[in-house]
Amino acid sequence: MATLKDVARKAGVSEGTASLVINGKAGPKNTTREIVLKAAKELRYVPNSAARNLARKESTTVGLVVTDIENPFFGSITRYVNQFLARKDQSMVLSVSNDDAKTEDSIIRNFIQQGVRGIIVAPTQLSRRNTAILKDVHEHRIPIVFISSYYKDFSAPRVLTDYSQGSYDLTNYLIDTGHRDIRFLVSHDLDAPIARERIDGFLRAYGDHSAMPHGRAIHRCPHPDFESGYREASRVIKDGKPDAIVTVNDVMALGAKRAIKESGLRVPDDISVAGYDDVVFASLSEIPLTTVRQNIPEIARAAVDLLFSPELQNGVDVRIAPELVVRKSTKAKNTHHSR
Amino acid sequence: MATLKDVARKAGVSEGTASLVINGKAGPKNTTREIVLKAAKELRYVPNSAARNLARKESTTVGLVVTDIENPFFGSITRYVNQFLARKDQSMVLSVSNDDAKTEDSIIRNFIQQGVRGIIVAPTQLSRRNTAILKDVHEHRIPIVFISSYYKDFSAPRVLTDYSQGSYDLTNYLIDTGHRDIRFLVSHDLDAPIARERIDGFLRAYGDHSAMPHGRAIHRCPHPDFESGYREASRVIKDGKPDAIVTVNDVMALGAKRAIKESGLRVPDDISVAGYDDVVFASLSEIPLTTVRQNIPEIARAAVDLLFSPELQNGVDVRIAPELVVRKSTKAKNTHHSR
DNA sequence: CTGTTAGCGCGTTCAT
DNA sequence: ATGAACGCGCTAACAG
Repeated sequence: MATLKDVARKAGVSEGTASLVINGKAGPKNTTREIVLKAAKELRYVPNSAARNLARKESTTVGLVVTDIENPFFGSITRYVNQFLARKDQSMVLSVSNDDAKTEDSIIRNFIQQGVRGIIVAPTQLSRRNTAILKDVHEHRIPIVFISSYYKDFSAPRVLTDYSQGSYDLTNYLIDTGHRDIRFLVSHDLDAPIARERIDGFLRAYGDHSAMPHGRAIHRCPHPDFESGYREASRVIKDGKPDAIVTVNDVMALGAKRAIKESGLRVPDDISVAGYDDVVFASLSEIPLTTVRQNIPEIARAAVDLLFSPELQNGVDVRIAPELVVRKSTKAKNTHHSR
Repeated sequence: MATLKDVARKAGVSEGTASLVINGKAGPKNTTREIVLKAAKELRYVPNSAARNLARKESTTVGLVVTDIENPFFGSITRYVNQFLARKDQSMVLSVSNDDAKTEDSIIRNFIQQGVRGIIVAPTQLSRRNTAILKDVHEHRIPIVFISSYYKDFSAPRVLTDYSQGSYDLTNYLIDTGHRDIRFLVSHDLDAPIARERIDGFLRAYGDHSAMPHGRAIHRCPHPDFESGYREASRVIKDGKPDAIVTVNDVMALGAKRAIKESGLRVPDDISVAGYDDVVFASLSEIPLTTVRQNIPEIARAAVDLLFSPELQNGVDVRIAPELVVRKSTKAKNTHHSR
């Protein structure tokens, strides 16, 4: 572990000039520049970033928090955030919160202690929570941006898919293809963006068709996961046969598919199913899933850009357009449906 | 951004004692301890870890490299590595290599420059490669451990599933249930652990049954992904109808399932299919996949333990037991099979 | 028990 | 164009 001093000594120059050439700054003439570089290479010199950060009073790592890294959606988010960060010579420290607010708190606390240059957080599926730690982040002047969701009682830049639009497009398509009784399986907290905005789009589509959704079209699930999708769909089916079941994400949709199949009904012939996200395995299953694709690379790019944007406003709300992806899990229904 | 000096001044003590109480070290008596803690809280003091690392000459972050974070297998690895690292108060910087050796090199280079305390790498699917960067890691005295695979020409501790055993168990089960012509779809580099060890188990099972595999039972695929699984399986089917197709991971198995279905044959009635890993969606699809589960939490735990083990030997090769998971994609076959 | 001092490795003024 | 000196925030060794 050679130090800058070693390099300087070996090159026969002072630490100061050695520092200049190592950082490629103007000043030293080419001849000495070569000498220093040669010495550095021979000594296998690698700058100590702790010392560098301390002296420069800046850091080159940003923190990313996600709720569930085993979900390919967040895997994809992570991949692209990492990629765009790398282009700015920034490292990425990752921590997973398991969708728990307390854990999220302590992760963020660690981030600010580590002196990260910025924080990107995909928050828990709650609409609001204790924001003390987030205020700490502000006080420490460290930029933060939310992706995929946000807290209603804390103002910070965020980049999300236009969830409402996505649900609108999907619902529109379903109504146009003869579906009338469409059930929507959402998360528990109806005020969380993952639910609220999607429900808005859902209802808007019905409104535009001068139609009314089923009286109990919105079904809340304890968690937005496979198990919940399976259970709630089972319950729905037991009480009747809707034209379609749509969910707030793809894994829930897979759960619904399973429930329908086990009940003896078929997808899409008896009941159409659609999800949200377009995670990899959505297209891989035997009955490829109709879904709403989120443009993850764009989301990641916008988030990183926002983090490094100096005129980063508190109220920025970037929306990325979704894309309806029609596959095999939905199918046109006759209009004379059962009621 | 209050500093230790500020806290000391406000508490009316020296920097030295302030440091002691902040770090919970013995010395200061309880009364002064409280005073300092109170001052720290009021100033919202947060230690600067760059300065701390510099002074202590140590770091509290370890680097993790994976090839593909969108694959739930690595998502799971990441989750548990992060979890076990957190218990040791270590942060995790993550980078994804996209299964490219050059990228992997530069990631590791960044890690050593960052002064990480250790490195865990899930390497590319190659059996060997230029190991210069890995030697640099050794020279910098930073511990490194490989998971899920390794390079044959570089000696370092590693923790892997007992791949051979897993394939052996699976093949055994298939032969016992009447399968004779089993095809094995593997990666391109037959010497890579992902292929070599699994093939060994495959052949060993045949040997123990005094049986012979099909003359061209081993099929190499350009990449171990869905597309390759699909294509190679299609080719296999066109040349005849084997009893089963097994692959080195689950996504390839899904590709094979798709190919079989498109050819008009049925899984498992006509051809059994089995994968490896037991990623989440393996059990979620309409025909739940028979597979070999890797004990990921154990792998992660062993890897970080190894990283922090002082007597970490160069040749350590930790093997975690796999578990055969029989589901619906395999089914007993009649022994009078077609040839 | 507590204060003082000397670095950790590097960036950055200032002179020269 | 280059060198000397100081400081970043904190820890550690030594006095007292």
